[in-house]
Amino acid sequence: MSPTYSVPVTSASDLASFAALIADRTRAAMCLALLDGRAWTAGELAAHTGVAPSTATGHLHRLVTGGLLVELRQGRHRYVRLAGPSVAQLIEDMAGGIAHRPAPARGLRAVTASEALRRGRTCYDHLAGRLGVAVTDAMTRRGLLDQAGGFALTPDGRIWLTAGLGVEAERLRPGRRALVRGCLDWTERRWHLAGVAGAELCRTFLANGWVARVGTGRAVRITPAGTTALDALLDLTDVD
Amino acid sequence: MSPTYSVPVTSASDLASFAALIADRTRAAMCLALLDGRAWTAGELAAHTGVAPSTATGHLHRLVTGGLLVELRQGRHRYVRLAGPSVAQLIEDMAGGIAHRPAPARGLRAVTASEALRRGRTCYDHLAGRLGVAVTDAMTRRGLLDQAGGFALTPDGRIWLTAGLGVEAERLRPGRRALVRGCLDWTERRWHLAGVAGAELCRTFLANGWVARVGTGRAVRITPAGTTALDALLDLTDVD
DNA sequence: GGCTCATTTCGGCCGGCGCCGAACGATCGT
DNA sequence: ACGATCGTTCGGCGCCGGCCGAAATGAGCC
Repeated sequence: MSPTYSVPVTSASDLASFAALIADRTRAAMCLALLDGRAWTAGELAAHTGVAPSTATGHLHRLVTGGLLVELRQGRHRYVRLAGPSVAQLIEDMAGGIAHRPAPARGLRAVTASEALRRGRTCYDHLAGRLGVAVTDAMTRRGLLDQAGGFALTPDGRIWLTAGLGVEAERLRPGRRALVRGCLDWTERRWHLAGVAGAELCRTFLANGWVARVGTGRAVRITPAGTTALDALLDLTDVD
Repeated sequence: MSPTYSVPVTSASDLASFAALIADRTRAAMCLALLDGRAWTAGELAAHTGVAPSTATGHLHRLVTGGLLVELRQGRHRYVRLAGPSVAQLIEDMAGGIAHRPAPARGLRAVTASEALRRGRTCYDHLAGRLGVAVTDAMTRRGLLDQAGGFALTPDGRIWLTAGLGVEAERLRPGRRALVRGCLDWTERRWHLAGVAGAELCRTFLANGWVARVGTGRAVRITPAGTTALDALLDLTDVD
């Protein structure tokens, strides 16, 4: 069967040594920082976690060897990023707690869009925060997404993504990664769209200039162009 | 929002200390053993993991305090089991490696049912092994399950579960737990049905005497009654 | 070449924790 | 009431591994 698993865990000791990668405060902080989906240098991570550069080196070595991170050397810098969406997903699952799929669409009562969109950010490669939740909810209201019993893309949703948003149909074929997947944002305590569709949506929003990154972190803000686009595509009015 | 998360993790040290619960060979072995969904006594787990009873006591205390396990004291016995399906799911995710949703239904080519059903077992609260995979595949072939881009129950599938199998419709309402969910069995390297529907299906099969537990472990075998039932319900013929 | 800066390697320190055995407590069966 | 069984508490041992600082490496930049 396909390639080989990045982290093929079967025995108890394999499972233990895998968990041990996260079971350190400093390494956990590194993983959480890397959830922004971008590549950090070793020095940045050392400063961010408050340890000496030499200590960070050791941690990064373990994380790369363990398959959680991949590295990219450029000149005198060593960039690391999460090895892939599935790693990000797993860390999210662990960080978000044990609760999978809580009360899904219940109480989906519309918060006003202006309030809902005020704080947005990216979560690995998809939209999160109030923005992510608002978009997810709007898609559900429009019948593009089905939240009853796990996330699923409706036929209308597929059309909306391709014809409406311009996502290539090829990218929405089933593959290693789930087409749609819920991701629990633990600041909002609400589900938002992840998976391939979530990533494509985020990519498109950024590419079209509908949302723009704020500063160097994970935060994003909605642009004027984004306001009109969201209105046209999702009836999300009264946007901040 | 609802109760409170069993393991509300937000900071790096919370994440680390949570992962540390699994990051020990003995505790990992305990969790894997408990994946059968049943309650074990402290002594059984001590013997199974090969440590002294006193050592097992310490580990179990940590796992219970950490929210991974719940305990049930009966007389001089202390039974522990996984705290819930979401805990089981998370351990599965970690144990199965990082790869979520690999090539889903691809190569769903029918292995003969007799071969497919030879080795069955339960995985927490649903069917796994060749039996679980065979049932999942058969359901997919019949259009009861949609494996394109994540698992989803089709309208036909819902009817099949309720009218055909006698599962109460009430139980299939969206709740905290996903209605359907794929679970990767790492011996078969194939996806099989988990989530509420998977648990209900397994429960019904056991209740109807279609499968029976073998010995004291996770293994199950199909009964003669099960053979006819699977033929009638899923066209799964040539059963072992 | 010489300087700077990001990163790495090496030693050594120290705390945490997994392990056991022995003694104690609690419960069941007779 | 009595031994047998299951579980827990307590001390003590030993090792793994995270931390740092100092020195070494290697890539850019004059």
